[in-house]
Amino acid sequence: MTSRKTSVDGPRTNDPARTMNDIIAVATREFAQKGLSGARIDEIAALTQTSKRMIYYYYGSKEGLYLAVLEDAYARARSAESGLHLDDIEPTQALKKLVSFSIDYKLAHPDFVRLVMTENIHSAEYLNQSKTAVHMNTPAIDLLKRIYDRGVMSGDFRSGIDPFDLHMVISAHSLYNVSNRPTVLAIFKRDIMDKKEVDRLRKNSIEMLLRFVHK
Amino acid sequence: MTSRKTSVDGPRTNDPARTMNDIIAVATREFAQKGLSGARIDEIAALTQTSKRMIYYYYGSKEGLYLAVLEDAYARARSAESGLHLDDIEPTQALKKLVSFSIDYKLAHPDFVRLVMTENIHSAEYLNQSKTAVHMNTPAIDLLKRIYDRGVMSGDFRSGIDPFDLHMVISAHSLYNVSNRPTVLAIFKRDIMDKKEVDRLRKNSIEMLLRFVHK
DNA sequence: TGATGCATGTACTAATTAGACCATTTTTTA
DNA sequence: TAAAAAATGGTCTAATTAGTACATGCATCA
Repeated sequence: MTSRKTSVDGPRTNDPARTMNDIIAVATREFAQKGLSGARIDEIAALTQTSKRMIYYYYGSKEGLYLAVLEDAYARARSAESGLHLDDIEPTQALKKLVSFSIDYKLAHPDFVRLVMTENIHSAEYLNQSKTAVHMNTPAIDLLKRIYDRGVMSGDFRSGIDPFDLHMVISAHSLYNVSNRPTVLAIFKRDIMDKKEVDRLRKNSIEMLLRFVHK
Repeated sequence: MTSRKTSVDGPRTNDPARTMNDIIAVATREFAQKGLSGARIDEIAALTQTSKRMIYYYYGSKEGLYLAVLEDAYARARSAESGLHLDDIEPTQALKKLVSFSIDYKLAHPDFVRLVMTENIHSAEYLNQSKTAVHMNTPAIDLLKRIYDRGVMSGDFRSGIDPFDLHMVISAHSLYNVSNRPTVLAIFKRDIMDKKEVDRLRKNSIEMLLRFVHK
C-alpha cells in the first residue's frame, strides 16, 4: 500500500485513468453520503490519492464532478442488469428473478440509491443534462415488456397491463427498502435492510407482482 | 395585503405565533426545495415577513429550524390521516380508501415527501432527536393492523401477513410517485404525477394490495 | 533527443453564509 | 405605573469553501 500521497515515494507516475477513477470513487461516496450541496470538494480531494487541482482539471466544477458520478452510477447499474439474460427464461421465473435482482442490487449499492434520491431533490436537472444516462436506462422497460408479452402469449399473464407500471412497482419496492430505511427505523424501530426483513420483502414483492399479472 | 416588511406602516405589532408560523411556512418550502445543506437561512429570512434575527431567536440554529419544520410536517400528515375514520368501514373498502388517501396526500403535499427524502439522506438523525415525531407516526400501523385483523376475522383476508408490510407497500407506492417523478420523467419521458398516470397508479395499487391480502 | 502538450502540486482569493452583537420597541406583571 | 420580560430590527464577523494563478514534472512523437 504505497500511496502516492502519504509515502515519500520517488518520481510521480502519470496515470490519468487511475486518477479519474480514484476521484469518481471517492466523489461517489461523498455525494451519496451528503448530497450535492452537502458534499465538500476539499473533503473529496483529501480522501483522494490526488489533489483538488485534478478534480477541476478533469471535471471543471463541483457540478461537473457530480454529473460524472451520476453517469457512472447509472452506467454500472445498467450494466449489471444487462447480465441477467432474462429473455431465455420462462416469464414467471423471469419476473421473479428480476424482482430479486432489483432488490439485491439496491441493497448492495446504497450509494446508487442515494444518488438517485439526491438527483430527485434537484429535479433531475443533471440527469437531463446528460447525453448518456437517459439512453442507458430505457432498455429496462423494453426487457420488461418482452417478458410480459411472452407471459400474455403463453396465457400465464392477463393482458391490458402497461409494462411501465410493472417497472414502477419493482423500482418503488426495491428503492424504498434502501432509501427510506433511516426514517422507517426511526419511527417503527424496524430495520428493513435486515436479512429477515429483506427476505420477507422479497417474498412479498414477488407474490404481489405475480398475483397482479396472473389471471 | 399590507405586509409589515414592505409597507411603511405604523407601530409594529408583536405576534409571536404569526411570526413563528410564517417562518415555518417559508422554511418548509426552502428545505423541501433544496435540502438541509442547500437551504439558505438568508433566503428564508428574505421571503419571511420578519427578519433573520427572529429565526435564531425562536429556533436557535439552522438545524433547529429544520427540526421544527420536520416535526410540523409530520404532525400535519398524521393529523390528516386521523380524520379518515376507517374503523367504521368494511375492511376491503377501508384499505381502498387508505391507499387512495395516501396517494392523494403525497400528491397534494410534495414538500412533505421531499422533507422525508432529505431526512433519509441525513440518516434520520433529526427525526431521532425529535421527541414528538416518532410517537406521532406509530398509530398508522395500529390502524392498519385493526383493518387487517377485521378482514381476517370476516374471512375476506388471508392470515399470516404482517400489517407492517402492508404499510410499507402503501408508503412505497405513494411516496415513489412524488419522490421519483423527476428522474422517471427524465429517463422515460412520462410524468407520473399527471392525472392519467395517477389514476392508473391508484387503480393498480389498490388492485395489487387487494389481490395480495385476499385469499 | 528535444520540445510540445498533457498531467500534477501548492498557495492563494473572493464570495458566501451561519450565527453573534447591540440596541430598541412592545407587552405583561407586580 | 414602573419595571421586568418578551419580541423585534439592523449590522457585523469569522469561518467555510468553490474555484484560480502560477509553477513544474512527465510522456510521447517527430
